[in-house]
Amino acid sequence: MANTEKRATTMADIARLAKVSKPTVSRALSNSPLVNAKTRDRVLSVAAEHGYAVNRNAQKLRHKRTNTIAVSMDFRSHRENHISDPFMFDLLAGVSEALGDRNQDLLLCAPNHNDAAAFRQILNERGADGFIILGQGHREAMLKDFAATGAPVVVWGAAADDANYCVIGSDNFLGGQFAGRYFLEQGRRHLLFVGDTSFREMHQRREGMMSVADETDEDIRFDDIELHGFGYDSAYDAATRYLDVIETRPDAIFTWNDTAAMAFISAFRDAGAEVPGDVSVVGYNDIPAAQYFHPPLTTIRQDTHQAGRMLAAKLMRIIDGETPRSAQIRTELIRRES
Amino acid sequence: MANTEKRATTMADIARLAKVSKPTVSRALSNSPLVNAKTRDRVLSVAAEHGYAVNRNAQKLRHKRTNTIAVSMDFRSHRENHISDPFMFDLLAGVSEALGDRNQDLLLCAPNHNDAAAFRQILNERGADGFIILGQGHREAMLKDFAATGAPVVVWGAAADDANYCVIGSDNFLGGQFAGRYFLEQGRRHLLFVGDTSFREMHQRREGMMSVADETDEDIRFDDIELHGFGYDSAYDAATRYLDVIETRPDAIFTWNDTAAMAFISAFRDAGAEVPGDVSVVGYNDIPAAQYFHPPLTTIRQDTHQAGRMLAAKLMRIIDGETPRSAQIRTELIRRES
DNA sequence: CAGCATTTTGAAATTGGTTTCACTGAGGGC
DNA sequence: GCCCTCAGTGAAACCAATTTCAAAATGCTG
Repeated sequence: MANTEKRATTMADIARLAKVSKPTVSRALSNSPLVNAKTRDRVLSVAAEHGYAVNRNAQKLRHKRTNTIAVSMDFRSHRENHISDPFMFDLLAGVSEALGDRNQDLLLCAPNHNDAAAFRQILNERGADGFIILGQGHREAMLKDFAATGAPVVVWGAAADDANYCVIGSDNFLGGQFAGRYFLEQGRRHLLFVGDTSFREMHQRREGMMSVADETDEDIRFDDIELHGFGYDSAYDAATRYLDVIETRPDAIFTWNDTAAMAFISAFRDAGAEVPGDVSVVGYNDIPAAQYFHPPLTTIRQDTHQAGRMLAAKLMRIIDGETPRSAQIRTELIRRES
Repeated sequence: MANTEKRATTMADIARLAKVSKPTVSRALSNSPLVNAKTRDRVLSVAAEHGYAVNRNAQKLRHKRTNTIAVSMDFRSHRENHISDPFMFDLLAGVSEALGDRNQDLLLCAPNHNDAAAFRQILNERGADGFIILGQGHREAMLKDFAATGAPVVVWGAAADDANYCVIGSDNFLGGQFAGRYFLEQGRRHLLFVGDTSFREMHQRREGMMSVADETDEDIRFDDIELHGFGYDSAYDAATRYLDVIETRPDAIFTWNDTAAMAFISAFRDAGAEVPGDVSVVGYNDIPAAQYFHPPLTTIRQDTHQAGRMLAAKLMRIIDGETPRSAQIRTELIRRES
């Protein structure tokens, strides 16, 4: 009834109806002390009666703050690479919640081009206050350029020592240590890391695992598989190729994510190895499928709630002109049966 | 250099620098034929040189079209219910791609209140042209109210006969038929449906499965488990409680999603039943984990690309004043080993 | 009741674009 | 040389809010 699709009611309409001026309506709606309480109540009731809602575009235009945060997520590469790990989506959920709590709009972007100019343009055009980038990937140089333009940006990933932007990520080194100690505890001596260490996160995880060699007198052997490709199938293939080549099998495997862990368990089992009898396996992320895999997967869990909150909080501080430090979120070993 | 965070360059700046007026810049940027080619090129080069990007908020304010689509996704209930099925996220990816291709901004919303007024307010305030709602749930009445306000809206779910809004969904009935026929083909006679049929989608899936009884002369027995809760654990619990109570076990199980299928397989196996020897199981959605579960899961796949495109396309038509019909996307039986 | 401070209000300017409309000047026909 | 057309351009209005600033209304003091 109130708005018959004809034209949205504007502040001027409310002003006319409440027999006041536009500024008074504006002040009443924003609870300004400059307006008389009785006037404010009248205006508010008229506004409510007509189902009035401010036009945020006009508001954003006038204010310099837009209360909109752009979030970039590379759906396309997820699909093309058949990434089956839902961790990134959990992260998005965490960010969505955190931004919602802070009353920020979330503009979801899937950039077509991976250069700083394209990101800058999104920020300028869409009029977002800042950018949350989920997944650093191999884009460190680009992100450096982007941050150098003064864009408020926070990245999920792993921080380089010379990063000029704020990075939030898992404590990858500690995660690797958890895996390494878990193996040592069970008397394992031949540890295999599976992942693409050209990604900083993966590199840190491997370093963490290898660091536990210092904590024992035993001789520990370390192997690597440089995994390219992200899906279950490419991990399974890598595992079978590896099994064909090696002479002695590892007795412990730490993979960069849970999907790869499952693929390796399957491949090793198909090759006659028992898990966890012959070989122990630790994944990363604790995706839902991990707990009902056979055997239930031992893995490293990250707190995506905390991650979302931290990404949002740091970005807000950057927008306010501060320069918060990069940080890592809680990381935890989930002991199951692999 | 160009923008030193001092103040974004505006169209007026470009106009001054290119020694033309604002309208000419505006026309040059939108490739209007009303501007001389030489002038246009000059303006464009000046704009490029200064890294100018239009302020979309100002643009949206002036145009009545905002080129922004609000997408609602209930992350909160996903988390609270420990929903481990990534299908909804695939759907979001599909929608994101489709909207990106159409040059629409995607505003991701997680509404706190589930009433039509709250949705209407999001639309008015955020200045979105329309709403894509992922997951109808039990909100049919609310959505009816919302659509009745004239809001352009498209819903992922299952259409009621009297729905006044456009619904895109899986062909649930056909999916159910696929499952039913798969069971019959294998000589199964005692079919169990697992799902919460208070959701229209689930109800249709069960109806589809039961409809195949007409296609055979054999006597088919149908059972139901009214599953409440969405996660793996609640499905596993429901399965064990069911196994405790029944006297004869079903030889075929059709579950509303893959996660529940895996839970039922585990529970039945833990109770001594072989899959697929004693009991055949069909899931729904074909999540990535389905193919590397043991045994690999037979399931119903939906085309999320197509779903995203269709949601976007129908919404555009609604915004343009048409009233497209509800529709169902392709559905396919993926035969694996369960 | 004048004089002054304080509260409350509204006219007008502002935000960064787009659109309308009127104007200029070049080119063509007679 | 005159009139007409039309491509090209810019001044001003407009979109829906907020903010500035000045004025009006009110309250208070002496």
